[in-house]
Order: sequence, then C-alpha cells, then structure tokens
Amino acid sequence: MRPAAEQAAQSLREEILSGAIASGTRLGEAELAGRLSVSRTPIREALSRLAAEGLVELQPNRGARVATWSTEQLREIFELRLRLEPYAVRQAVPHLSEEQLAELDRLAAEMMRAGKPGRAQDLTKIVELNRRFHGLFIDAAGSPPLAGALRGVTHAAVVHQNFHDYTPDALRRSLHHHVEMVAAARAGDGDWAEAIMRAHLHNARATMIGGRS
Amino acid sequence: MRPAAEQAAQSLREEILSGAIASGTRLGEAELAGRLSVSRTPIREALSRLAAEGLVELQPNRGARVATWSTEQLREIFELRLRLEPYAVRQAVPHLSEEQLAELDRLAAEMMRAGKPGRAQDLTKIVELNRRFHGLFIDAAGSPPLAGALRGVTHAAVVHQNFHDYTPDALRRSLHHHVEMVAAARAGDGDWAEAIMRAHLHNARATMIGGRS
DNA sequence: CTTGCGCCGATTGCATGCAATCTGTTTCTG
DNA sequence: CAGAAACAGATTGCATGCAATCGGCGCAAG
Repeated sequence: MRPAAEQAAQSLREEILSGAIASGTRLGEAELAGRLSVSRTPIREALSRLAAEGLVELQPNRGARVATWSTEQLREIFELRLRLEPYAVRQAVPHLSEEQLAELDRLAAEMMRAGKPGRAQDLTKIVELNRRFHGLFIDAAGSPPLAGALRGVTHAAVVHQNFHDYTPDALRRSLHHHVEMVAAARAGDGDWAEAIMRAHLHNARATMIGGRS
Repeated sequence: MRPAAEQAAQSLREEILSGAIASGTRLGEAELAGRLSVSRTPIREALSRLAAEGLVELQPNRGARVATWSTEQLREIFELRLRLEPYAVRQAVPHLSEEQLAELDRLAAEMMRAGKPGRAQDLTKIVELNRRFHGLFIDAAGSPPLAGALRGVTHAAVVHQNFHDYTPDALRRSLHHHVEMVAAARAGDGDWAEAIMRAHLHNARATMIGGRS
C-alpha cells in the first residue's frame, strides 16, 4: 500500500485543481480524515505539502483553506510567469522526445475539440488538459529549480478555472497558441516557441485581470 | 510559549544557514527531538517546512538530509536568480523606506568591515549579513509570489558558505557592489540598482561555478 | 574471493489521546 | 442599550505507542 500521506495529498490536489473544492474553502482536518479514511496525522502532512506547493494556505491555530489570490497577486503572478515560462519553453524545446511531442500534439488537439463552441464544449476539461500541457514543458526544461519556482505560481489560474471566463475570441486564440507552440517545438525553433508562450500568457493575463488597469 | 514546530524550524534554519550543519548531513528525527527537547511530531512538521523552503531534502522512508546542489543545479539556480533578483531590486527601489535604506547602509558597511583582509576578517559573518541584505530587497519588492519563487533559490549560496571560496578580487568587487546598490537605491534609480545586482550575480556565479564551462 | 539472500537493529510512518487555542454566544457591568 | 468579560463547543498542536520499512551485517553458494 502506498504511503497514506501522499495518497491524501494526491486526492486533495486533484480535487482542488479540478475545481471540485472552490478557492477559499475551509479544510478541517477531522473532516478530511473521515472522508479519506485515514488519521489526522497524514492529513496534516498532506496539507503541509500542499501548502508548500501554494495550493492551500495554512494559518497557525486556525486551520487550512484552499488558497486565494487577490487581483494584485494575480498581476504579480503573471509578471513572474512571463519571466520564467517562456524561458522554460525555450529550454525544453531541444530536450523534447518524440513521445513528448506526440503527447503535446494529443493535448493540443483534444483541447481544440473540447473548446469547439456548441453543446459538447467542456471548459473544465480544458483546464486540466492545459495544466498538463504547461506542466510537460516545464518538466521537459530539465531544471528542478526552475520547476520549483514555477510550481506554486502556475496553480493560480487552474484553481480559478480560468477558461470559464474567457471570451470566445480569447479562447480561440489560446487554443491555437497551443497548436502553434507544438509546431514550433517540432521545428526545434526555441525562439518561436518562446514568443508564442509569451503571447499566450499575455492573452491569459488580459482576460484574467484586464489590461490598462 | 511559541509553537514548538515553528521554534524547531527556526532553530534548524539558523543552524543550517549559519553553516553549523553542513550540506548533506543526515537529520534524524529522534536525534533532533532530543536535542531540541520536543517530540518527534513537531520535528517532522519543521522538517516539512524546511523542505518546502528547499533547505532540506526529504526522501520517503529514508529521512531528511540538508539539501545539496550539483554544479548543474547551481548553474540553473543562478540562471533563475539572474532573471528574478534584478527585477526584484528594481521593484523594491521605489518602495524602500528611510529605515530600510539605513538598514541597507548598515549591512553594506558592516560587510565591508568584516571583509577587510587581515586578522579580523570574518567571512562567515558576511554570509549572514549578505543573506539579510538580499532578503531585505526581496521583501521590499512587495510581491509574495516573487518572494516565494526566490526563497528556495537564494539559500544554495548561503548553505555553501560561498564567500569562503571567493578570490580577494571577487570579494572586494562583491562588497563594493553592495555599497553601490544602496547608493543606486537611495538615488531612486531602479535601472542602476538592477544593473548592479546583475553584475553582482554574475560575479558570484563566476566564482562558484567558473566561467566558460 | 565475490555475490546473493535473510535476519536484526534502527528509523520512519501512522493512529490515538490529551492539552492549548480559537470562535461564537451568553451574560454581566457601566 | 452598548461593550467587554467569560463560558462552551469545536479545532488545532503536541506527545506517546505501535506497525511498516530500510540499511547493514553475517552466512552460504558459486
């Protein structure tokens, strides 16, 4: 049997990232222990790890809540991502294996399908696919310190289920960015991929916090 | 009485950052519990937090060790710092209060004294002063996400007691950088301060991992 | 002499119970 | 009636005890 703490952390992580638990929700230790059928000890351990990842906020003697971000913090987060993530993509491009490129293709294509306007549109699914898309690039950059610095910062958009707030135009742009980024990666053109990632983030920022504030 | 876990974390943090516990040292829970006169539970909590800060590495079922960094990781760390810390300084400059400027003055001056060649030279003291110097700029930038991203990454140089490996020339340059950075900050010139920080980091990188690898 | 297997001490992971702290409500006082 | 103190329920923080896992040593087989 796998360690209980890690399993609890994984469960919570998925529930938070999938939006099943909303931002700001209080996380009582006893409640979680009952729901996941483990003692409070591994729950505390799990919450501690999630706090390290920036997914939950831990206040002394006052328990844990799913992390929240002010618009000011979102602004700062995008400033950070704009400095790090395009660089990560550039570093990743020469390291990408054929399997990873295929996976990126698959993710980008599936996002296009899930995003097509109409009855079958599934924005929640896009959030998850998008998370894996960005995560794959970050991991492929092959720099643990870089991945660590980006870890806490990429979650904000996911938890806020950002795609739900996109305008149709912004959504279409975003999905096409993914496809173009894979094309750039396949061409081995780091400059190109970096530029698209930069545009991709600007597009996201504009819809999440508005321009010209 | 203050929470035991935080107190244990603080103690360990200081011991690690001061170099009292060397990089790579094994940290047994029972040993620490005895030495700090608390149970193993808060020790585990403390180790968990320090792992989140990147000061210790936590391997499942195999305990904790003080973090170590390969030269490759040091290279990646400096790449990150070069992207974030000059930006942090630039953001900090307009926010600095008179008290903070005075504190920076004091730190820079004291480092100059402690670094003066001769019998009274105290490189270990410089490491600690330097840590506070950089930390003050990072905090003054007023961006929790930025501070979080830099937190884990600035510790590597401190734990390795980097100043002990500096050549006399590199040390002199480094100390003068501090003074000049405060001058730039006092002049309210973000560009200037940013440029000096960039040079400061390049100087550090050159002595820690060598140029032209 | 080297290599693989199995046992034993040591260490980490987890559950449980109790003490300390916080929150919301009530009650007392000015 | 307003505000502060005090009580009660609930929740977090910590200590202790036990089960699971790991690392090292010895022993036997090749």
